[in-house]
Amino acid sequence: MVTIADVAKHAGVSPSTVSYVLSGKRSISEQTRSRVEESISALGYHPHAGARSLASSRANVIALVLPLRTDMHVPILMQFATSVVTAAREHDHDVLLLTNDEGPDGLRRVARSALVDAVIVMDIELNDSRVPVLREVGLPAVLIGFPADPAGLTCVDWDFVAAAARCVDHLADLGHREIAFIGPPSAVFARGTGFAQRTTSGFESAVARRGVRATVRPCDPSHSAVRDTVKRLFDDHPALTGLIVHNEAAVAPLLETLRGLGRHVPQHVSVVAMCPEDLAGQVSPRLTAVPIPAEEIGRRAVELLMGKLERAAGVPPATLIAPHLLPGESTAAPPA
Amino acid sequence: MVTIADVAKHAGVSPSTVSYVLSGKRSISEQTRSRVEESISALGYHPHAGARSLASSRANVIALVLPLRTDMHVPILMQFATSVVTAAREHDHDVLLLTNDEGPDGLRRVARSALVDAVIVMDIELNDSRVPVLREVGLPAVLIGFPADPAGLTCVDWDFVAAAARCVDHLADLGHREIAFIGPPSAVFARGTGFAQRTTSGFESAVARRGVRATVRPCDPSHSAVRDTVKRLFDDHPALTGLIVHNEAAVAPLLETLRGLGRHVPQHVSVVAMCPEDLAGQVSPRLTAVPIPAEEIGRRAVELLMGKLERAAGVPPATLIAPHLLPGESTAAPPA
DNA sequence: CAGGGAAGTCGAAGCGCTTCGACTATCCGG
DNA sequence: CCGGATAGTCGAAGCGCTTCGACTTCCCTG
Repeated sequence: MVTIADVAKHAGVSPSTVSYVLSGKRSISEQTRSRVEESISALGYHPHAGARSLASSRANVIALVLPLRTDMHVPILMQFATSVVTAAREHDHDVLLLTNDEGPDGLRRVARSALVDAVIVMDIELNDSRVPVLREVGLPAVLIGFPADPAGLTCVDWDFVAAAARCVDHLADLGHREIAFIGPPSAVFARGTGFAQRTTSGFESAVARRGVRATVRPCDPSHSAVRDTVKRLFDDHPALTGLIVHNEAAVAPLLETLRGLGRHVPQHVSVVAMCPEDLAGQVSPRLTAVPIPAEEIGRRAVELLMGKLERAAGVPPATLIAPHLLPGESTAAPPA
Repeated sequence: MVTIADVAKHAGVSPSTVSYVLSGKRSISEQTRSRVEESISALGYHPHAGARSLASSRANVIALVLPLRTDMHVPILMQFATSVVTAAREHDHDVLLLTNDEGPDGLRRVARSALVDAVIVMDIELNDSRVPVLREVGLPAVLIGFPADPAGLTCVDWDFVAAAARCVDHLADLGHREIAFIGPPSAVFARGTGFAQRTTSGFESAVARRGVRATVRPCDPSHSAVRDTVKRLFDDHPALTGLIVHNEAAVAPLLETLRGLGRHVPQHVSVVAMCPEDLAGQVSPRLTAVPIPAEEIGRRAVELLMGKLERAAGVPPATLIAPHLLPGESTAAPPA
């Protein structure tokens, strides 16, 4: 193994000088710096992570806690994870993967053993058991999602309220007067996931503001459940012309059902989806969507975390990522 | 921070004794052991990971390299990842997540910096650029998938040859005489992914063995591509009664297309899927499937890796996970 | 031209742990 | 009753790195 002492010898300087070249914490003459850098690449030197962590009490590793049992759409989870890894690497950090089956103890363990410097916790529930642990161990953390009491925590999430409102506005602007919201399964609401409730409330205040008649329906993603929900919706509300769907798995069955019912999109009924951009593009017709910016949320979470690690102060406690509408071919003015 | 010295003082022993209690590398009297263990939990002691790694040159961390740009089905990837994390934790190891955008250099970095002890590399291509790096740094590794030259490496994968054959046998046993194989997009073949070719060859030797007429078609997962492929298939082969699909994303469009064509499953045509178990169960009718055992592959990969870390020898170079057939409602005898 | 600060470098002291050799006590067979 | 295992414990030497204080130049300012 190549050590810092080997590099120092090779470059004719002391080990501490090599360390300062690497960290930039003291000024180094241009001449020395380049000599050291040459030695480093000549010898293929990589600092020993453990030694570094021991001496500096900084591991340069962050933990990412993924939900295991999840009602979340898996590809979104994956997008989060990869964007977190990519962003972390840009800040010279690595990512340790933690799942929830170790429970809150996993957090305690990695924090106390100094395996990681900080943590990103995904899929925060309103009453999340991991939050007290976070406060207890004092580990710098960024939460994706908001718990019931976010005091003292740093949270980031998509602005679900604004996203739902954006969907309503789009349909109302086109002239729709009666619309419906097809949401996640009722289990998601029951579990106390904040985003589902925020989406619903965003939807409801927007329809009130726009004076549009509206219905909200939770929906299981199975083909038959979607078919039942949609049929019932049209039976109860014959004047319905606009649908907002916030349930990735229900998107394809929904379109198929509408096709089966002979209701053409967008001629008879308009559909707006809150779903990943690629899903919206894959189906036919291409959906008008307010896409969930998983990549941006992951990146922002990392940046907030790096801010906490470096400056400790001045990091905003709440960050809401603004939604935007991606026009597709699934929305149009309602039939006259 | 609580150190081993604190624990030692609290228990009235030397630090080395505490270390031996923890590692079990020397015998300790029952009395001393329990006193030390009490002190550990009383103080909430967790060994410092960096110090441990420095002193023992074992980080107790393994790296998991996920494909970034991937034609793989994302939920499967996720199942792999979580099963790797779970299995690793059972062996007292953590998992560092690496994506491919850092390229082979990422492997070199984590190996040389002793950040990880070993690595699991997923989605191995026939001519994978990461394989030479693995050989170069001498990092214990388990590959999921097989490169063209697996000499000296430890690989594990599903037995795609047997899986395809199992599908053929099932249809042939039911009496089907003309079947077709709907595979991944041709891009996957072009990329040199071993599993696609092994599946095809498993299919072809099985149909030869069973004397069944057969066609192989790669297929993009888009709705229209599936429709075109299926239509063409039936035009060219009017006697076709059995379909094997090895393309997760194409499953739903395929069923919808068949429904659209008025070909009932399984009365007119039988369908067998090589796909995750949950996907097979979600669609209607429930598919007869040869499910990809992602969880088992991940677990086996970890176990092989632990074997290499502990014993260094006696680890089998190639492990093939046997397929099994999961009966559903999508297969039956062909129409008379 | 003296004095002070900045720039550049070094030596040494740890960071918290593992592990090796050494030491004592105990027990066994001849 | 003695020599030699065996069990149980300790002290000390690092593992490779960062960082602090100290030292030497050199340059600028009054």
